[in-house]
Amino acid sequence: MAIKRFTRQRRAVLEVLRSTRRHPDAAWIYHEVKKRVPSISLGTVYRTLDALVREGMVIALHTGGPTRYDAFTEPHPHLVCRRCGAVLDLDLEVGGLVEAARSAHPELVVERAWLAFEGLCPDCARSLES
Amino acid sequence: MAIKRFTRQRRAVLEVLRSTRRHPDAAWIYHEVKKRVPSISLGTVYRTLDALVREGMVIALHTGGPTRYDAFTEPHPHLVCRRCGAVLDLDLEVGGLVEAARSAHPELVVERAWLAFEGLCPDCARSLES
DNA sequence: GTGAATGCAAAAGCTTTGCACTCGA
DNA sequence: TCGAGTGCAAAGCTTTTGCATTCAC
Repeated sequence: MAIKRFTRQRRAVLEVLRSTRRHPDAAWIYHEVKKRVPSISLGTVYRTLDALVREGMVIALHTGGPTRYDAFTEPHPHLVCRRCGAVLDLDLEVGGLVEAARSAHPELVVERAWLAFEGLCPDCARSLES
Repeated sequence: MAIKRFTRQRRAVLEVLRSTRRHPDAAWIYHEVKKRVPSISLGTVYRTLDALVREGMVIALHTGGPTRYDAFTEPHPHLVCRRCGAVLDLDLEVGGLVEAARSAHPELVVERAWLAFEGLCPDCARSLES
């Protein structure tokens, strides 16, 4: 269903998500939102995230562990650290991917591209260097 | 740990995975492998897939649902159908992504690129066309 | 023979869901 | 008012794990 009411809970989830660039999962969001709306339940956090994703106000990232959420919806690549699991935004222009896929595969409907890199974040790169 | 013994179970998992291009999940692989090795358990399938991924003989795809596996390990883009969940290989050359990410972010260790598209597979595109 | 790998089953996440209650429009 | 949204708790699903047993080397 589409969002009909902007409740305290939903506003708080969206604000928490917009206030961070760490691509948190539902548990972290729950923990943060509870500071502002102590009565909120984890189920509501999940239902809210679901609704926000369906509305296109938030994107969901599937990296292997729990689903992570991002209120920054412009397509942009990520780096997933294979050591600590951190997700970082990359400053990298990669246009034309959807168009390229469309012309290579006219039989498909291509709507969106997801580009992620696997590697090490600066902290883990530092602590692993020999 | 590295793989030390190539048991019937592991051989069967690898062969099943190499025989299909459907990017199956652990449950499907279990079901197929059980036809050849009826005693196999789901836990062994998971442990085997884990080991094969660590060995680099198989890749794991995180698409939102259960993890899917692919014995075709050359980097190649996928299309994930948002309607039926199918995962298709795309015939699309996308080189230089890792290099581009490295030069944009020298502070990171970039090891691998994952490119996926979201959209509709041919069947779903057909059945949804107006 | 020996310990890596297995089978079984229990447990551990993460996420969804049913239901009665609440409250925003 | 009144039904969309919530809180709670139970359930669902995928995946992991402990332990005794088996079997590949």
